[in-house]
Amino acid sequence: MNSISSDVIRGYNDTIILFLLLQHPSYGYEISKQIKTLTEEKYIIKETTLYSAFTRMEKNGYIESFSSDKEGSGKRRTYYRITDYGRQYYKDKCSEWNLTKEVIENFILKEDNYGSNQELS
Amino acid sequence: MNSISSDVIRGYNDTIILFLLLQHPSYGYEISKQIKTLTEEKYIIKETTLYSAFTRMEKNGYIESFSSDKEGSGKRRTYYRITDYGRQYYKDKCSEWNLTKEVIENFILKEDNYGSNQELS
DNA sequence: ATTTTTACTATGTCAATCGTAGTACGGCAG
DNA sequence: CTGCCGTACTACGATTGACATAGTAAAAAT
Repeated sequence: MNSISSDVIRGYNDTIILFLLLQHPSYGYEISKQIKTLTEEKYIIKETTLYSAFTRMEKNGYIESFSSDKEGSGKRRTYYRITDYGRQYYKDKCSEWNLTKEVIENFILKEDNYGSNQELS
Repeated sequence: MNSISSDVIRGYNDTIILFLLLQHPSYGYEISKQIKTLTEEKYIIKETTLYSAFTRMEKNGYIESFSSDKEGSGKRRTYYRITDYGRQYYKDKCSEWNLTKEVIENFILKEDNYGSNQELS
């Protein structure tokens, strides 16, 4: 178990993607690379997960898509930009994260504490 | 969105339950109450979630069940105790949690930072 | 005596992730 | 100029954990 199981991140992939779209509009491949580098390869999102997140979030109104039709460079891509509603959702998820962290940490022992169980009411 | 969405906790219900079984063997109703009080009602586990977690974890060998057949008090209950394998699993999940926390926090902005986006490589 | 709390079981649905596969274009090396 | 690697996706089905709903039944409280 050296890398992160996906069930853990489940429910936060959307937040991760939205965070990156908050900087500037982007597309699948770039987002995927950014997650990889930002987490120092600790988390590598699966392509299918990523693209289905895009679809879901567009349907929910968190993001909007547009096509790159610049004649200049490379392949045609589908870009996404975050909406105001998406920005709000992102903020809510951040608050939720702080609450969740608090809750879960009630049940996590640090290495040091293994064996010395604390009081329970 | 005043309480915790369950998708967040998904994958950590087992860990939460195992933490409580680490103290002493217990059963559904008690576990459920303890989660409620320990989190100050911020998280209330659904009964179906709890009992299906028991079933799954027993199948996986993290816990063992036994019946209360004391003549003394109350209704007959199904108790669960954590196994050595369960203890190991719990420890692994704690490490995983610390890693996950690290990863996710790369993508969470504090209230203060909204608007002032940081540099991305 | 009846309601509430305790202590579950059964069944089926839903949603997010993931495995596998396949398509197709662009750029570069040989 | 050709084949291969990297880019940029789409399609489809399986799996899993959480949850809604419903029901059972004994014990404790009123």
